[in-house]
Amino acid sequence: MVTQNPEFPAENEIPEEISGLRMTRQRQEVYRILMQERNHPTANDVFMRVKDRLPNISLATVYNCLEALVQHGIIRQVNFERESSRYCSNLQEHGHFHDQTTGVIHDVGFKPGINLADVLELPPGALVEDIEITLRGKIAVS
Amino acid sequence: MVTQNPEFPAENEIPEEISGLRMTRQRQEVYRILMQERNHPTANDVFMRVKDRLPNISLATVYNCLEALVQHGIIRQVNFERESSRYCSNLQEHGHFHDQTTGVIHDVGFKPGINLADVLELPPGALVEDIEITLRGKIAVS
DNA sequence: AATTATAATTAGAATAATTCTTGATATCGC
DNA sequence: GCGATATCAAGAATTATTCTAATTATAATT
Repeated sequence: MVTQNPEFPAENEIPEEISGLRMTRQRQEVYRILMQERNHPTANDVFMRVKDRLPNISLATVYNCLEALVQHGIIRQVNFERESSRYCSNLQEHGHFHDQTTGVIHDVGFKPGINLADVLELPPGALVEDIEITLRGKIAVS
Repeated sequence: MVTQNPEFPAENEIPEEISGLRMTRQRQEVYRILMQERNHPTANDVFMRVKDRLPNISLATVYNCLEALVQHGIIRQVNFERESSRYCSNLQEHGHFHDQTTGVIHDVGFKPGINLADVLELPPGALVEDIEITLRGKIAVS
């Protein structure tokens, strides 16, 4: 019996369908890569990585897969300035800290019990459906 | 004596130089438009608007001016998803609420006394230099 | 005030990320 | 298995933005 790392699901652990989206081979592989690569890869990063397993896949298909996964709430699309979009399988509500010296992107969670309306002067009647928090800066060497 | 609306500075009120940036005619006009149009125009919006006063200006120059103004901290560049960048003369620290029904972008200030570190689980040693908060949603009709 | 140096502007070409189009394949429901 | 529908692949098209090279304007120096 082989022990499996739950972070990296094997082929057969990715279901045929997720929240109404047919999980084709291409979508499975794209999704798998996002589960493994937690460093917010771009569409092109995913493309290069997925070619190992699906040598005939096209970049357009990677874009299609990513879009389908985003649309079905299976992954998140993250934008930093005008750079290429990045993709993220962490569905917890979180922001991103972009370390400008290393280029590394860290996920940043909310402290428990925080309510946006306590922090921001929202326009009256605002119903927030989606939040995007991006921080840029450096990490002090200890 | 003519009374002036302080929100809309007249030509002679825009100085020759702002924080080390030579305020050329083109930069002045671009800046003036951003002071007037508080609805976060794109580079192209600014371009079309500025042509009234400077018919020979080119889009490249508008981009150059906007970049120079951003670099000198005179205006802010704001990105929504992968849409065209928008520009903003509100230098107060603030986020944006994007009303998805009307398309209107509302500035969203922080409530007084709020400290980011109280709200987010920042990585240890993080020195935040810049914050970007974007909210998307609807405004309930009262 | 003329001369040189530096910076800004212009027009259009180039770039890069993404989307679109079209035809080919695969999959689903019957 | 067969038609309907969805997905995929390849490359063309699009769009925002940047770059290039030539021109013009401004500043600094004589």
